[in-house]
Amino acid sequence: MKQSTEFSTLQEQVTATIREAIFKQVFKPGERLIQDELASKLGVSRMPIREALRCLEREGLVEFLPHKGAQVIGITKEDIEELYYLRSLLEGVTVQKSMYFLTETERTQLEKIVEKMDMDIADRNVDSYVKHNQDFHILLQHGCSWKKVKMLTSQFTEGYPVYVPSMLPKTMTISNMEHKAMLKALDEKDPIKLRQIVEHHIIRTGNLLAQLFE
Amino acid sequence: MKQSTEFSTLQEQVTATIREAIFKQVFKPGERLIQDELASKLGVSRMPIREALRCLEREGLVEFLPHKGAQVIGITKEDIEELYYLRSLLEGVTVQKSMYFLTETERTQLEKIVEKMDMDIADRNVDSYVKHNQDFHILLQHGCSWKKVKMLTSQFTEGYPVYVPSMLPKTMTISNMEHKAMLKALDEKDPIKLRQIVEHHIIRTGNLLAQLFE
DNA sequence: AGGACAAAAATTGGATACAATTCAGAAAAA
DNA sequence: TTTTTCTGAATTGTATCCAATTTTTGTCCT
Repeated sequence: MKQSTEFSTLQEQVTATIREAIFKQVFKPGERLIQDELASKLGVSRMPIREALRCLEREGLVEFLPHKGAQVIGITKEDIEELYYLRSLLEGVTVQKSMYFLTETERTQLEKIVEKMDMDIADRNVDSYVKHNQDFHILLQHGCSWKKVKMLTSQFTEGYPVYVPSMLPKTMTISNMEHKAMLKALDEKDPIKLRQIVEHHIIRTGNLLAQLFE
Repeated sequence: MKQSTEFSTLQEQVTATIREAIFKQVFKPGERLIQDELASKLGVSRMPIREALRCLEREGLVEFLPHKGAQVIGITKEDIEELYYLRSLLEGVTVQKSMYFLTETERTQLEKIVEKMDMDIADRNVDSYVKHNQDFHILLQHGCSWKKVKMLTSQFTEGYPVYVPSMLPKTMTISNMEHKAMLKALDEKDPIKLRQIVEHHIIRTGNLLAQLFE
């Protein structure tokens, strides 16, 4: 496996590689991941493979069975519903706690991102929109000092294919309207309202994804 | 390291051992966990140690820094507050989803556990109470088909010292009264009410623990 | 045929030894 | 005193081996 400057340890590269393979259905749900196979296929030894599988287990992408090794988890419609419901709960409380500690700089930056997303919609640039959308959500949570909940949220967003081909132009418009509603709640210094909008925003996205899932 | 029938792999034993050592402050917050040291101390090789540390990382007890290894995470008062708030959210939604799928057998079993806890209170048997309390909470969640949220909840309860010397007799009495209120909500088939009671129950416990924490 | 059961192969869990890499601090040079 | 270099400790990764367990295969019996 070639060295890259992006990851500081081989294990991280291996993790990223296997994760992508799972997303791209190279490894199908239920399939067993044989350590020796992966090791020789990626040209590394079994040690980084095993650590990588442990990391993927934490992300919920694989499952370890004692003496049987790692298996790819299948994602069902119910999993999507659960995932987005949990994300709405977690991200909701995060932004509520974050609000009061957001600086004025961050406020104006959030507005800029929303404007950029409006441009992305006009340009039909889905990739750029998704990227800006992530930036927006992360920045909105920046004021929250709780670490565990932020870690969980980021795991949920990283650990699953956010970039499914679902972000249609119409969806993006509604989505960005909700982003603007969040900024309004921020102006009004109403953390409960902010939380509710965020919760609804995420659940709505989840339902959309779940619908698409069959 | 002696073999035990409780764990099917050595890695699980090692995980449990290190976890307990962290709880008992044998390894203090911020302390680096040197793999070779642990390996020779426990009489095992590095491989199960590293996997164990990955598991503990997932539980939030240690932190990995690239090329620096694992460090014990320090637990602050704010961490306790966060932990129990999140647990209340997660366990709340779990029991709400669980309720309708609980069998009559499980209902009566829950009642029995509550009775046992009443006896534990009378006997001043804290250890037995804590055990029964865990059983109660797990059983109450049994009907929920969502897996991830249950995994998270169990991680939160396992990953932190539930058995701190805080379960005083008076606390236990209040706690078990709330358990009875949960059964009542179950009788009334009111999932929202059940959820609220559970949420309040956990947050109250968390506040108690947080108070004790300095 | 078709199922139960035992042998064989594959795979994981784990041990050991060794090489490579990184990081931090001490020592040496400017 | 400041900068550079060296060095040692620790992590990270490789290669190889072994035991225990699971899965597969193949055979035997009804």
